[in-house]
Order: sequence, then structure tokens, then C-alpha cells
Amino acid sequence: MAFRGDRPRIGQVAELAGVSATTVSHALNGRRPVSAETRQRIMDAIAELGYRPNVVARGLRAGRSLTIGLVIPDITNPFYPVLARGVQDVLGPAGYDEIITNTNGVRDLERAALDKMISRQVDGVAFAVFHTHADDLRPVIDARIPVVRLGGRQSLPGVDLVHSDDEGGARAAVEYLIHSGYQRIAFICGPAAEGPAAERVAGYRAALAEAGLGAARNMVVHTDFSRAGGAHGVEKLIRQRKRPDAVLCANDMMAIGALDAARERGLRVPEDLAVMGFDDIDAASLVTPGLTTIANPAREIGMACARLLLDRIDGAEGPAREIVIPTRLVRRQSA
Amino acid sequence: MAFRGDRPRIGQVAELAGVSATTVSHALNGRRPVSAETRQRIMDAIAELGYRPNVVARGLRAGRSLTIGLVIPDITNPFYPVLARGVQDVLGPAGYDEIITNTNGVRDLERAALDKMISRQVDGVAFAVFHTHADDLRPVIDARIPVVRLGGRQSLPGVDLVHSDDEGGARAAVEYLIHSGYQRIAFICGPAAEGPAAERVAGYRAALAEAGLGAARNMVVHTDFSRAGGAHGVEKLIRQRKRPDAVLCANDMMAIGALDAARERGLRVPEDLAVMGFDDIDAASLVTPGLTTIANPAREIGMACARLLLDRIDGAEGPAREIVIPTRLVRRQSA
DNA sequence: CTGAAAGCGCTAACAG
DNA sequence: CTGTTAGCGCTTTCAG
Repeated sequence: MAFRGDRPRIGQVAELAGVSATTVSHALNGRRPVSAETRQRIMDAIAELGYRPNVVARGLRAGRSLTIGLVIPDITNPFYPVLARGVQDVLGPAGYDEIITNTNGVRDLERAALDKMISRQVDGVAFAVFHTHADDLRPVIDARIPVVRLGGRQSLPGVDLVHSDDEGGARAAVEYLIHSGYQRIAFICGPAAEGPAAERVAGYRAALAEAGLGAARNMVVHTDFSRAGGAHGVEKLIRQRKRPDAVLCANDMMAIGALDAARERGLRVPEDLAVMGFDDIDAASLVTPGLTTIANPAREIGMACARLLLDRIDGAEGPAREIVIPTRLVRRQSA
Repeated sequence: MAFRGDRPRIGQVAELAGVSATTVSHALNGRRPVSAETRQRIMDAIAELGYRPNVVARGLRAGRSLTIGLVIPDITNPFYPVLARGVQDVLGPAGYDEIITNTNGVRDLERAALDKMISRQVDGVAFAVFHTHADDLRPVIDARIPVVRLGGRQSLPGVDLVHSDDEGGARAAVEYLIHSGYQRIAFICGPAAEGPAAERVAGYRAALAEAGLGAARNMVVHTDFSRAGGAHGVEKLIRQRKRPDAVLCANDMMAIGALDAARERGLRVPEDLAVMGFDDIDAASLVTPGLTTIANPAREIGMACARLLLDRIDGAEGPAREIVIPTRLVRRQSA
């Protein structure tokens, strides 16, 4: 059991150095001048005692905890560790640490997580969820804690938003397929047009329309956001009278499932069926053939989010900002 | 900028409910009886004000922060998010949150991270590193903060240790290969016998010795812990006079590289060359053929670590404990 | 069953 | 350049 009694306090340093606690504090924080000689005695005392300032006490006094909260569905989903790393790489050097909470996408857990962040006096919150009800963020906003939302569409009033260009990415994917000579391009989507998938479908349709190819209604199939879902989507598509010659999936796991189904059915990729994914998770480069996909730059999103947060913590006022991170085509063998 | 003035304090709740702060505190923490009627008034006041107790202040007073520190090389390495999730799933319900710090395996950053954890008054530390010098943990131990080390071999005095059964896993892998009829089994190892690789080589040798197959010296090749390393390892092995018919790799990424090289060389897997990995990262089930591997149960390690930590925080005394988490053979198509 | 007062470790006035 | 004092928000003696 940790006994704080064992840890030296600022007062002990002061005593050993023969000065007041105030002076030690200032020597440490540089908020007012301390003579070189005194400073030296203080540093010696600190080294001798192994003193480390208590950030909790400092935070209580200062009204800031140097902590930010990251609320995400699941750190185990490969998108989020990269995002978290981006956040940390910006915030860490500024002295902040992060508390990460997984909500599994459950609304009650999201609310509980936000409550906890308030209780913990975090200086900012980054919040990545599908079902964002403005009400759920109310307590955090009322507590005057800056919030940045990650992903999602319509910006909530007073809440900054960072997301990738899902629509543009899907559009680029379709343009690339058309440019490569494919004509009948299908889209394998999630159950409904949930989350980012909505923008991705929009981009898909827009690109087809612009190319004058139109989108046959049955060229968009709905399954779920999983490997099995992607396989299922392909099965459905190749049972149709006019088979697609290319398929864009709402995410990479689905695209990997599409590759499974193609292999299963003896279709050559990309000759018989081109396959594209979205996100560029690590696995995209591991499968065979390598998956051509649209990179969803998690790290950049995290970094942009962190910068926004720092800005707001430093008192930046003004209306809610929206930052769109560009996506990028990653060519491999599958299309 | 967050202004704490906006957040209701316990005193305001007390005032609104017409009681003292002491009573509010007790109503919240249940440390002494509060009449039903008073409690109700307090709860109403809390709801009306949207009061949330300040965990930082509580922590300062109580000498514990309800926070634990997780020091790892890189959250982006797919092993750690799963481990972190295991930790959180045990610690979360107990009221703890985690601060995760990435060290990139750099010793100075490791030391800095530990220092920071002391400053932040964490109630426990989980520490995953290769280069563990006992001295680096000294400050944490002196601060009476329970530490659990993740992975690594010789236990440090006073430091609990959780790791998977690397030697047993490698042994099981080799036994499985022998049982499947393979005779010339190679091992692709990291640069030196670093980290867990050392135990894995040991298990490999032990299993061969027990089977009376001996280990030809040139059947262990050293490369690096990467996909390219694994490919390179296979290249080296097949240039030898007597080729191996099976290869066990120190981790899955190397094994995936081995699959690359086999495909490149036109070797059928597993007919011409069986390939096994170690860890069972997600990618193992995504490649073709699916990778037969030894599951390194990150989640279980995290959970065991968390339980150990809780125990020590609750004051459990006694000598350093060592918990070994069993590994498990996962059969797919590559062997 | 309830309150008053002290104090966790630190820093920001306010003095000198 | 340095010290004294008060107080961040909470819990915990001690008192009733």
C-alpha cells in the first residue's frame, strides 16, 4: 500500500535547503527569479531527497490536471491506437497525459465516461462515437471543458470536429476504378448508412454520376462491417444477372472478406473482380493480393485533434471549427 | 479555458440541501449513516446543480489517485492495445483509470515515464520493457508504489512479474510440427536472443532434443523482428545444402514474411515448407494461407497484471510473485 | 445522526 | 530576491 508519508514534500526540500516552500516552488516553476546560489541549494536538496512534485496537488491548486480524456469505442480496434498515438505525440511534449476509456459504442457507457472525465477534472476531451446526441456532451460543455469530436457529420454547436474526408476518399476510389477501365462498380456498405459509411456512399454515388455511369440501385448492398459481411456482400452481388467487375467496400475488413469470397468462388482479383477497401489498416498490406485502399489517416486525425484541444485550453475562443483530414489512395494489387 | 468556478462544489450542494459539507460527503461515500430524508435532499441538490465530485481533490486528501500507469513501448504495436484492454477491464470496475505512456523502448523515456507516474501519484504501475535495469524501478519502489512487470525473465526483487509461457509455447509448436511429420525444423530468431525470443529458442531446442532430432546449428538464423526479417530468414535457409521442411518464427510478423518468401520462391505452404508464427496477432488469420501459430494471450496477461496490482494496492504483502500465462496452439493452414 | 475545523501538497497574492 | 498566509475541494478527526 502506498503511503504518501514516504514521499518527500516540498516543505522538506525547503527545510533541507534552508529556504521557504514558496522559493522552492518558484525555483521549480520559474515564475519569479531565484538567486543562482539558492537555486543550487534547492536542486541539491531535491536530488538528495529524490523529491518529485505532486502533480495532483499542483492540479488542485491550479485548477488544471494536465490530463485529457480520450473516449473511444475500443482501443482494440486497430484504428484507435494509431489515433491515440497521434494525440499523445502532440500532447505529451506539452505536458499532458491521456486517460483512455472504452465505451464499446454503448451510449450509457459513453455518458458515464464523460461524467468520469469531468470528475477527473480533465483539461480537454476527445470524443469518438457513432451515436452522438448533443445532450450527452452538455455536462462537459457546461463544465467549460473543451471538447473535440472525432468523426461524425453535423457539427454540434460549440464542439470542434475533426474527421477525414470520407466522401472525397470514396470519390477518389471510384474515379481510380473508372480510370482503370472498370465499368460496373458496386459498393458494399454497412447495415444502414451508419457513421462514416454515409459519406462514403455519397462519394461513391457522386463519382458514378459525374462519370455518367449512374448507380444501379442493386449495386449497393448492405451487410455488416465485418470480414464475414464483406464476403456475404460479394456472394450477393455475383448472384445478380449483371455482375459487377469491381467492388468498393466501406472498410478494409469487409474488403478482406470480399477477397475471401472471390477466392472461394474462383474469381481472379483484380482480373475478374477488382476489390478496394477503405482505411488502410495494417492488414491491408498483409493479405494476398495486397489491398488497394483509401488511407484514413488516424495519426493525422489524432494530431489535429490534439492541436485543437491545446488551442482551446490556451483560451482560444470563437465558433466551432471543423478540420477535414485528406485521405489518400494506396495502390496495391487488388485493383 | 476551463474555469473551475463554473463547477459546483460540495459546499454548494450542502448549502442547497441545508446541511454541512461533511454530511454531503458521507451521503456520497457511505462512511457513516445519513438519515433517509437528508440523503434525499442531498441527492436532489446534486441533481439540480449537476454536481460531480472532484476526484483530484479527493485524491489529494486520500493519498490515492485511483489511477494506474501503464508504461509500454508502443500502443501501436498490436499486442499492447489488447493487453491494455485486459488491464482496463479488470481495473475499470474497481474505479481505476489508466494513463498509458509510450517509451518506444528507449531507456531514457522509460525512466522519464516512471518519474512522471510518481509525480502523478498513480496507485500502481504496469511496466513492459525489454531493457529492465533494476535501478530504473528503484524510485517507484521507494515511493511505495506497487509495480508489476510484464514480460521479461529474471524477476527483480520486490517486483511482481506476469509473462506468457514462451518456452512452453515454442516447445508445443515444435512438438506439433514433429507430430505432423516434419523432420528438419528451423527457427527464425531476432538479432540476438532478445526479450521473449530467448525463451522461445530455448523451447525450440528442448523439444528437438527430447525428440532426438538435435538442432543443427545452422537451423537457427538471426534476422530482425519484422516481416522483411522473416523473408530474409527463409531466403537464407533455402540456400543451405539441406533445406528445412518447416520453420518456426519468433513472431507472427516474421512468419508472414516467411510466407512472402515462400510464395516468391514458388514453395507450397505447408507441403514444401510449413510455417509457424508466435503471438497470434489479428493478421495471422488474415493472411493466406492462414498462419498456424502460438497464441500469446495479451488480454489474459493484462487481466492477471491488473489483479495483482489490485491485490498489492489493497495491501497484500509477501515476496514477489510470478504469474505465467499459458500459451495455446492455434491451427490454421500454414502448418 | 450531524457540524466545525483541520489539513492533504502546492502556488498565488501580498508583504518586505 | 525571499517569506507568510490563505485556500484549491475534499474527507476526517473530534465534538455534540
